[in-house]
Amino acid sequence: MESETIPATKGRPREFCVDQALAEALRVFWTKGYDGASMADLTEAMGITKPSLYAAFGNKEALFHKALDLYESEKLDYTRAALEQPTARAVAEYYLRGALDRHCGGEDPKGCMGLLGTLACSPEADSIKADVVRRRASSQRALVERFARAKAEGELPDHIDPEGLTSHMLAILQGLTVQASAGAPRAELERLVETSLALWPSR
Amino acid sequence: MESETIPATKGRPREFCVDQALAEALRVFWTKGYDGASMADLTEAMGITKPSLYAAFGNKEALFHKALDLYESEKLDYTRAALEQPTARAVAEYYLRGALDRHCGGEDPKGCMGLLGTLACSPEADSIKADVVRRRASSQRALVERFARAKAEGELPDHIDPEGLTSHMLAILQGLTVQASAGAPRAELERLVETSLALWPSR
DNA sequence: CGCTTTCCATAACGGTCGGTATATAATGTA
DNA sequence: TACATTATATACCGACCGTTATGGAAAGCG
Repeated sequence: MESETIPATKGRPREFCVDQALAEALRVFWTKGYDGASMADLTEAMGITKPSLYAAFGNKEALFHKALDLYESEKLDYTRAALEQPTARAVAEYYLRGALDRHCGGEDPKGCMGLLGTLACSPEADSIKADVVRRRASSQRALVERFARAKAEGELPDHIDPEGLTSHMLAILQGLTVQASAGAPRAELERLVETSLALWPSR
Repeated sequence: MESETIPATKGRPREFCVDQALAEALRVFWTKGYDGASMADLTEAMGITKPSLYAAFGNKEALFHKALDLYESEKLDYTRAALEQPTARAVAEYYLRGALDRHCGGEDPKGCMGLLGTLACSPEADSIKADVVRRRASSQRALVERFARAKAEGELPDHIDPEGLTSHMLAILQGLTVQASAGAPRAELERLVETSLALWPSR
C-alpha cells in the first residue's frame, strides 16, 4: 500500500515527473490560493490530465498538503537556520531578511503561502486551514523556546517576555507578506524591516 | 436614476430594511470572504430572495463595495480618532488597542475584513482587491503624515523615518488580525500588543 | 375600478466546480 | 504472442456558481 520505494515496474510507465508536476502545483497554489486554484489551472500548469493527477496525488486536498510539504522544505529552509543564530537579535534579523528575500523578491510568487491557506475562506478548506495553523504553531513554539533561552542568557530586557516577543515578530512577518502580496514596492518593505530591527529590544 | 433621496412611492413597497440587510451581508462577507460568500449564503442571512437582492444592490460585487463602506464607517471609526491623539505613541496605542477590541473580542467576526479582501484569490475578485488596497493606501498616507508631524515635533529618534514606522505599525496590525482569524486566544494577542507598545520608539 | 409600477417567489439559464467512468495505449511477464 | 497491469485521453457526472426571465401579488394614482 504505502511502499513507494518499490516502483513495481509493471504496466505502462507514467509520462511525467511527479516531483516536477508537484513543483508546478505548488506555484499555482502559491499564487492563487487553495480555493482560487481550479483543477483546470492545476492540470494545465502541471502538464497532465485530471485522471493522471488523481492517480498520482489522490485529490485536490492531498495535492495541496504535498505542495505544502514541498513549500516548507524548499522555501522555508531559512527559518531553521534562523533559529541557530547566536543571539535573539540575529534570529530576528535572519528571519526578517530571509522573509524579505523569499517573499518579496525573485521569481517566486509574492507573499507567504501559509497566509493564503490560513485565510482560505471556502467551507471545504477547513482541513487546509487546520493544517497550516498546526504547522505555524510548531514554529511558534520553537521561537518561544529560542527567545526564552535568550532571555535566560540576559539578552532581553526584563519587561519583554518570550511569548509576546514571538507574537510580535511573527506579526511583523505576517504583515510583511500581507503588504508584499498587496503589491508594496520592495523598498518600502525594506524600510519596514529596517525599522522593525531598529526597534528590536536590547538591554 | 440615482435619486435615492426621492423614494418615488409608487408601486409595491419592499418588505425588508435595506440597511439591516446590508448589515447582515457585511457579516457574511466578513466571516467568509468575498469568494467564500455565495449568493445563497447572502440571501439566507439577509432574509431576502435573489431578485430582491439584485434589485436593491445591483450584483454581488456592488453589494460587497457597499458592505465595505458600512464596515469602514462603523467598524473602523476608531482609526479616525486614533489620528487625533496628541502623540505618535498615543496614536499607535489607540490603533493597536482599538484593533484588539474590534477584531479580537465581542461578537463580531474575528480578523479584519480588509485582509480577507486583499488576499481574495479568485480571478473575478481583482476589482475587490484593488478597492481594498486603495482604501488602505489612503489611511497609510494619513499615518505617514501624522508620524512626520510627530518627528518634526521631536517625538521620534533620528534614525526612525515616518514611512518605515507606518509600515511597521501597519504590519503589526495586519499580523494581529491574521493571528486573530487563525484562532489565537485573546490573552496572546494582548501580549502581542503590549510587547509592540513596549518597543515603541521614544527619544 | 382599471392601470401602472414595483416587489416577491419560482424556476431556470449557461458556466464552472471537483471528481470519475470508460476505452485505449503502452509496458513487463510468461 | 497472449495476458496482466498501469497510464493516458475523452467525455461525462451531479452539484453549485452568479445571474436573470417569468408570473403573480401589493401598493399609489386616475
